[in-house]
Amino acid sequence: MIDSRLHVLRMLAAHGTVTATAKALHYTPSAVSAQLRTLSEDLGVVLLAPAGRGVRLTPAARILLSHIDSLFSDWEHIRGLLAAESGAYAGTLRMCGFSTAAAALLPGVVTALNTTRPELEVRIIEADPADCFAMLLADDADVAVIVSTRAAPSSADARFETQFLLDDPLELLLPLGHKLAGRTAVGLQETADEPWIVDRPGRPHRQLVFNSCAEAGFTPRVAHEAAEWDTGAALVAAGFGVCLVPKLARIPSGYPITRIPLRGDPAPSRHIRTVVRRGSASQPVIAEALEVLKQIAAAANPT
Amino acid sequence: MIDSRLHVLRMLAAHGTVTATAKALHYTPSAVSAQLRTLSEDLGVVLLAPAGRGVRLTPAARILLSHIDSLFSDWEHIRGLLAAESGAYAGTLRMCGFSTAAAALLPGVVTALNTTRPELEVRIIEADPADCFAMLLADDADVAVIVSTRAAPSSADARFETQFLLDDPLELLLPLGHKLAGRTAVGLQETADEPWIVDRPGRPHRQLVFNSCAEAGFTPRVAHEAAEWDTGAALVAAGFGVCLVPKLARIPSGYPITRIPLRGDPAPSRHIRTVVRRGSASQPVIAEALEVLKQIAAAANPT
DNA sequence: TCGATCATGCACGAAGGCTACACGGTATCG
DNA sequence: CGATACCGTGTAGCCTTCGTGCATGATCGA
Repeated sequence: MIDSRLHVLRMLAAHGTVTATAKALHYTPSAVSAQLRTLSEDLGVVLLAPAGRGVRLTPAARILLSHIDSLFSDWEHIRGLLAAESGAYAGTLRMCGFSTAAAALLPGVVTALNTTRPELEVRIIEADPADCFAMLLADDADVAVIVSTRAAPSSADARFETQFLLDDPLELLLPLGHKLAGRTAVGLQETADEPWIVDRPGRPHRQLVFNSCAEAGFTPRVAHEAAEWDTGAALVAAGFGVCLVPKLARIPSGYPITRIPLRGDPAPSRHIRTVVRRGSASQPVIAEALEVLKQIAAAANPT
Repeated sequence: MIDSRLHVLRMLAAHGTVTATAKALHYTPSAVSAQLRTLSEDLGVVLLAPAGRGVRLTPAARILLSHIDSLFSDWEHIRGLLAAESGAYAGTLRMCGFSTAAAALLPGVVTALNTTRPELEVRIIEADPADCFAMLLADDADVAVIVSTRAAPSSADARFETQFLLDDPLELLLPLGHKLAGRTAVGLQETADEPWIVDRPGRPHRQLVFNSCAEAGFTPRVAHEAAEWDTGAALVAAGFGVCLVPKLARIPSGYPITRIPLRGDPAPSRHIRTVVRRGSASQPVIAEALEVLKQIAAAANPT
């Protein structure tokens, strides 16, 4: 209901280039370019300036952007009030989350909502946290479950509303014959000399492991890089090193490995949060999904 | 930039019928009907219900209406910030006001702005207060000068922003030979037995005269009805009665009549106010017009 | 220097929106 | 109680709008 061209501008600010914005919105670059041009003309303000082979937002565009977020969130809120009044529980709810969430938390929400709200169609979309934010903005998803990181624009962003869901403690993955394999709990600093298997550079889980180790007073020596828990488990089983896996993550059985909880106060863990578009929590469907999600998180709480 | 269908709904709430809304928006009833239908479908909410040969707003529509005013005013505000940043003093400014204002106040604004802002085109539109509000809503005007009455939706309306401009004291119009004609000031109650010439029923000035007389403790005996000051002056000159004219109003010369100020604390007067769309005062053009208007009002202040 | 990437303009086709007209229903007046 | 005027809403047709596909100019990296 808010002029879609304002939304396009917002997406441009988030993605940087016209082409990336077009891809996120399922448009062609021509369409995005044309929309921004007409918007600029209608407003009588120059919004874009060429910068290299891309574009740069003008100060006027920054001013505009700094104010329209509240416009969008207000509208989401109004929509929610309307939906609440008319008791509309029909339609489609789209939930996106990173792999573990999509596997461990979201299915429970789907089954729960399927029984209480049979007319509601609930979809799960597995996506990395960064993609989750983009999907929320693009209205390709309504609820996101993400791992809280410094990179994520989670707190105090006028576009999103985020809520703590649960702490997923990290556990040490060891080969069965390892000297620490028999312990009931391990301090992370005891592994300072181990070779490590971590995620690829730039990926969130690698950040998390490095941060945890830094807090324990050492920098992990990277031996191998694995993107999937399965790969990491195989490398650990082969004796190539150790790695950290969240308790919620399921590891394939059959490997000669063991999972040892970590000591610490607070124990190293990843913080899982829910994210929705600001204002959209007033939609009954979304509110109920968040509620169910909290219950499931509490039930499955591994701490 | 806000979905025009929301504006259509707002106009429907203001005008009551689809046909009147269409006329105000320069549309056909079919267009208005179709817009409201698609809006209702997009929102998944029933907005209208047949009522007699017209329509009635549903509670959901009321809820919607109670919230979108702030949406529109926020957008007006943002537009103003943008215009202020880009220093855009080009374009067209449309000012509407009732007859006296259009004749006594607005021309000064036009000449003043023409010199300070040569690129700005300023238009004057004479319209009754009720039409002024409709024109503001329909974006047929940017600034309105109205007489404050009880009927006008002036104060605390989320759609408008209003500001006191000046008090225009009422004066008694008498034929030259009248017993009160020599006085320098008259109390309104001294005219309780006179035959009166007033505006037609329902018109704002009639309300004003009746209210002033009521405050003075009597109800005027209506002898004749005149819509224009000129007509009233002619009837007074003919000895058919007395009438009240605001000091700002110009009366054609040549009539054997005299104008006597009224005593009283506060002296009977009409309250002239400026009205703009809420949030639009942040547009530099409109802000400057209001400022100039205030100066002109102070200079021409008849009190 | 060559290739890749980015933004933008233009012609074309599709979709949405408004108008004009007709129709069914309802209040008002004689 | 009947005629009339008015209101809202459908439908056909037209026009504007908008997105696509392709081509062009410009810029950065190798």
